[in-house]
Amino acid sequence: MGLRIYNTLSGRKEEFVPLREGEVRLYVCGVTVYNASHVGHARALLTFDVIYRYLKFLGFRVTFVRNFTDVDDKIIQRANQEGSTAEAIAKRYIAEFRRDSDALGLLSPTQEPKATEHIAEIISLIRRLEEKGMAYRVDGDVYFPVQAFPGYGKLSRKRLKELEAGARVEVDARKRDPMDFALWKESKEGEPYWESPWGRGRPGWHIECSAMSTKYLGQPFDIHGGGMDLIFPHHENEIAQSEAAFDVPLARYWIHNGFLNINQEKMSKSLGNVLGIQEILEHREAEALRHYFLSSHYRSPMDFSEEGLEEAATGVERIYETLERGDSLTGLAAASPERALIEMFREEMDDDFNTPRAMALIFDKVRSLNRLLDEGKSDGASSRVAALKRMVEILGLLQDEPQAFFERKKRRWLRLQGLSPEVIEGLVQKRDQARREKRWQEADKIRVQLQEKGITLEDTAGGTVWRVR
RNA sequence: GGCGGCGUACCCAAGUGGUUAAGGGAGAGGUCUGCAAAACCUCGAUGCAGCGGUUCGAAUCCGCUCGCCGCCUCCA
Repeated sequence: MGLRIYNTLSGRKEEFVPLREGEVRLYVCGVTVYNASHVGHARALLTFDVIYRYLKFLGFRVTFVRNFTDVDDKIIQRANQEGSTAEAIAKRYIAEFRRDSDALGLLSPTQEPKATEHIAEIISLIRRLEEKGMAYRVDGDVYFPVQAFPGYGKLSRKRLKELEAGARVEVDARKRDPMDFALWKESKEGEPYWESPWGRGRPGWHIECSAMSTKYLGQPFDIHGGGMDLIFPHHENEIAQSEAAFDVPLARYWIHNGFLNINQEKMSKSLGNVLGIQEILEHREAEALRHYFLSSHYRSPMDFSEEGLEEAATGVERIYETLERGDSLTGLAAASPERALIEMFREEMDDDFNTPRAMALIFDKVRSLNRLLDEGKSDGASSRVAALKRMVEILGLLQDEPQAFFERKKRRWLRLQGLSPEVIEGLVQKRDQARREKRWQEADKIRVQLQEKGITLEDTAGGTVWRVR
């Protein structure tokens, strides 16, 4: 059985069949660049990074598009606060985003289009809607009439009447229906604008994704993704616009990742618990964060905690230590991965990207490989090491060779503690000397001293190695 | 009010009808070690919020109860 994906549109797991054989077209809603990215973004980003990697592993030629929303109310507001321009704000946070995604070890999408670079496409899409009677003007604004689109609510399973009953937003009397949303907004004094058939203005939030996904992927395309919160209204509105314009479905499968809370609370500015990606990566390996997210299913809501992240870090190190042992015993000679193991991995991942099960399998194999290595049976080990590496790699957890991973970790720890490797090495040698002379008390004293600095010693057959815990 | 989700061992977390309920972390005991560390071995829920029901058989399906949460408004 092949890949099965939970489709928000149907509410069920469905067999994945690409629209064009051997090819997958994937669109994921990116970020609005008005602020630094936080852990919640990281979860969404990592979810789709793993999906992207896995689809590629399956042999699909994947076109992955993830946009930047670089013009909207929040960006403009921020610019006004800082006496800057929307353009400058967007530019700054796009640069920060790129730094974060590199630090997280994300693969680059095929395309990263920006809304402001697709104004022509947006305008022509709105005109098309106008021609079909699926847009109406109110002064300099253009709205989409939701009542005119029969399928409105099909993604979020909402009925218009119920939405309106629950609507607590102020009703704009100029709109035909309170749920109608802006395709184009007239710009006010001091706001960025583009010339258009409706005067000077800027695009509404939803239309950019419709315009850009169609441009780069066509319509329909295979998979549209994003955070759970985007189901309504963003994705619902995208569907309405795009399908009203072209009379074919927008996307075949809709994938949404679950939300992340922090210490049981929703992340929000007012609670002051917004945790930036950079804050975490300052003291943790990106692989730890990735493993943390991978240890629960992408659709489950998750609660972020420092303890949880620490546990995940421990797990990642366990994997890397095993791989390091594997390398040293079998050499780096590339054996072909043991097929049966890859098959097992594939079965787990094929079930709606079940990464918790995939991780369970990996830990199972880590244990059995360690046993094999303990017994000194290196003959059958190399293909297992290779398989383990492959699995970990597909999940994006193996970003470096194991040795490089530990070096990176050591360097950062020493920097944060203000220690130099020379001092550590000196103490290790001093202890070795004491050990050779069987002055155990002195040796143990040094070890305790190092332990207090967060450094653990391992006396192995090949000499003493030190690790950062 | 409408729609949806969740409650599995000390903690995290898979599993949605059928062998002994994955895996990780923490913990306990052991092997190894001068002692450690790492690794390995062993142990750990007779039970899956509670109560009923369906079934030859349920954590898994149905009903009720309790508790928690999300969305319906910008939000990954």
